[in-house]
Formats: sequence, C-alpha cells, structure tokens
Amino acid sequence: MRADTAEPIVRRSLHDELVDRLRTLIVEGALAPGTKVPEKELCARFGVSRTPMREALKVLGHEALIDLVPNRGAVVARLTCDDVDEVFPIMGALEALAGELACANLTDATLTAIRRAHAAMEQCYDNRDLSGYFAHNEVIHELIAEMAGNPTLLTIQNGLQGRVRRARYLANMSQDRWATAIAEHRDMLAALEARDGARLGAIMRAHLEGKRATVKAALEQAEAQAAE
Amino acid sequence: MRADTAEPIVRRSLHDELVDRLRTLIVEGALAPGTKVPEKELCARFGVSRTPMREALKVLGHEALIDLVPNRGAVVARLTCDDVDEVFPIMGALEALAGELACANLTDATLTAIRRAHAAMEQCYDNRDLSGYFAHNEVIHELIAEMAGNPTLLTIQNGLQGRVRRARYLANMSQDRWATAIAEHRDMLAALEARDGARLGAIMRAHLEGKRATVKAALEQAEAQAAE
DNA sequence: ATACACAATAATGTATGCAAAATGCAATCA
DNA sequence: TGATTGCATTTTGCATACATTATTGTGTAT
Repeated sequence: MRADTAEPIVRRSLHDELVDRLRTLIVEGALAPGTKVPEKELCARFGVSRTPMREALKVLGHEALIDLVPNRGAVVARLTCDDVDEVFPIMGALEALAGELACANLTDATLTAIRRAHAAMEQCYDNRDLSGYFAHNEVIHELIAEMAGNPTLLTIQNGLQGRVRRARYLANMSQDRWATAIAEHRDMLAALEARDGARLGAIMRAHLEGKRATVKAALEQAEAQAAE
Repeated sequence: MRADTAEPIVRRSLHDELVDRLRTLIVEGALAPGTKVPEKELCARFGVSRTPMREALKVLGHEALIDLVPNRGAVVARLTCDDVDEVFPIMGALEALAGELACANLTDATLTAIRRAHAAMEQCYDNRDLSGYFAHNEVIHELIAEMAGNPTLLTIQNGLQGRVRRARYLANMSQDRWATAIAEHRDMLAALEARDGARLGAIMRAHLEGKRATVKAALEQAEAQAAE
C-alpha cells in the first residue's frame, strides 16, 4: 500500500450491510418470490440479532422488494402482470430523461465504453447468446444512467430495476422482438453519437415499451404454467 | 355509526405509525431542516421505545427525508440547490407520464373536480392569495397523479414531492412567473379536456421546469441570507 | 367423519439492557 | 493564551427478554 493513499476506513453498520446483502439475494433470485423469510432464519443465516435485521427488512419493504404483512412477517414480493404494467412505463419515462441528460453530459470515454458494450452485445446477438446479450445490455443502460449525472434519478432507477430484474431473465425473446430490440439499440447509439437527447429519449421510451410487452408475455406464460 | 359501514379495523404497528407521523412533521416543517433528531427525544415525544422509532428512522432515511450519519444520529435533510436540480427534472418526467396516463383514464367526475380546483386557483391568483393558490395547485396535481391509475408512480411522486414541498412554499413567485404558471395551467386544463396526453405531458414538463427555476432562485436567496 | 373450540407453539412487535462510539469539558502543557 | 489530551457523559448500535398476535394441532361434540 502506498503511504499517501490514506483511504478512509469504512465501517458500515449491520443494518446497512444487511439491506445490501438481502437486496442482492432477492434481486439475484437466491430468495425466490413468494418465499417467506422469517426473521429468525435470516438472523441465523447472517449471524446477527433481530434488531438490525428488522431495520433492514423495513427498508426493503419500503422498496417493495418484500411484502411486510403486520404480525405475519415478510414475503419476497412477487411480480404480477399489473406490476409490470406499472413499472415499465415509469422506467421508460426515467430512462428517457436519463438519456437526454446523458447526451448533454456525454464524455468521449463513456461513449467509447458504450460503443464497446454495444459491439459486444451485437456479437452476442449474432451468436444467439441471450444471457450475454442481457449482460451487455444492462451495462449500456447503466452507463447511460450514470452519465446522466443525477444520483437521485439513479437511485430510483435502480430501485425499479431491482423489482423487475428477475422477471426480465424469464423473457424468452422472440426472434422478432430481439431483432427490434437490436435495431432500437442501434438507433440509441446513433442518437448518442449525435448528442440528440430528444431523439434518444423517444427511442428509450419506445424501447422500454417493447421490454414491457416482452416481459409481460413471459410473465403471463409463467403464471399460466404455475396455475396448471 | 351506520351498521353497514363495517370499516376495517386498522391496527397499525408502531413503526408504521411513526413513519407517517415523522414524515408529516418533516414535510409540514414542524421539524426544520438541519435539526438534529436524537432518538431519545423522539421516543419521549411519542411515548414509544427506541426499537420501533429506529425502524421508522431507517425508512425515512431511505426516503432521503433525513440524513442518517453512522453513530451520530439523524438530521432532518436540508434541500440544496443541487437537490432541486436533481429532483425537479425527475418530477417533470413523472408528472408528464402521469398526465398522459390521466388523459387516457380521465373520468368526467375527476375532470369536473379539476375544473373546480382550477377555477378556485384562478380566483386566488386574481386575489394574489399565494397560499390559497398553492393549495389548489397541489389538489390539481394530486388529482392528475391519482387519475393516472398507477400506484407505484404515485408513491414515487409523493416521495419526491415530500422532499421539495417545504422549499416550494419559500418560493415568492414573481408576477411574471406567476402569470406564466397560470397560463401553463390553462393549457393543461385544455389538454386534459381534449384528452391530448402528449400535449399535456409536454406542458407539465415545461411547467415543472418553471417550478424548478423559481424554487431554485428562492433557495439561493434563502441560502444567501443564511450566510450573512 | 367433520367441524368447532381450545390450548400449545412459534412468530412477530415492543421494551430494555449492555457495549461501543462520539461529544463536551476540563486539565495540562507548550 | 491556545491547543491538545484524557476522562466523563451522552448517544447510537446491537443483543436479549418480554408481550402480543398468528398458527397449528388435538380433542370433543355433533
């Protein structure tokens, strides 16, 4: 270690740490939707007492990642079709805003990074590598969201993103939809390169509407299967 | 009480109740920004123990209504100019979306209510009654937000609204800005009556941008005074 | 056999107690 | 006189104990 770095000592409180860990577990899918999560079990899992765990659960409940039923504990929130119809238009409006702001602030470094991610994504598309496609896709959206330079916006976007993230992986895109999505992304890149915020915003809104339809269809299919 | 009302028995937990009460205190201004709020004092005030109070504080911290400094307690969040620049564009995007959705769902009853609130607001404008103007203004925006029929959107809007509400009352609108705001509201009403969602959305975005400028100016003035 | 009632159990909700960190104050030294 | 260090006090962080509410399992009556 260099002597002049003197990096600040980070000492996080347990509840903060727990919020992050639990959120990851839920968003990544280790805790399946509908799962009951008794405090006691979580406490044992993380080796903490109930006090900080409860504080964390309250926060996650407020984020709508879990449902807190009074006197009956917490359940990992399920994503319904109605939720999809609610959340995606909001994400569309926010991504459109992020796109506009990102155009205004765009640095060459970030544009290069986005170009690289886009190229990698196209590669995955050519190879029909859906999971790779999703990964690079996510990077692009994250880069744009960060480039917007609005921490509050980023926080809200991440919150909504967390709620729908798992469902998005269910989405078995049709070849048709996939081709459309790629075309939209090419337009996005072009708008970015032209620093055309208004156009980028419009594209992103349309893009999110497409995502909404895809995810909703996948969710309806999943629900139908579950009902069998 | 009528026998057939059978209103559901609401038994809220203390932390839920506390979140609401504290939020009201902060948003309404009873707890001034910058005020330190020691747990002990709040507990004494509400006659509860520290556990539910801490759970409530964590939630409010996550809402950005208070700043939670590790090992140093909670401070009622101050609204900076940067915050205004961050929050208002987001509110603009969300109100625009709400406006579009509201146009799609608009009922005659709600339109009538909005017309009434608008008329009352115009009356206040004529009388130079700023606080009455704000009250009716808020009603209009709430009616539109509710008419959007998107609970998630409403929740996010309310959260952001809470953060800037107090600052908005600082705004001593110039005659010029006030006239512009009224004109924008007339356009909004016209767009609503025409069920023209796209136009309403555009107006609301512009309207919020105007609000941003006004509030920011007021905030800068307040900060300058405080610095003296 | 089913349905209801009641008790036993387990979970959540709340309060309190202990440990650790931060603040304020005073004493000491330059 | 001013700054710094050490201690006392206060406050937060966490754990545990108690209270209250749901759940479930069993027994009894129909």
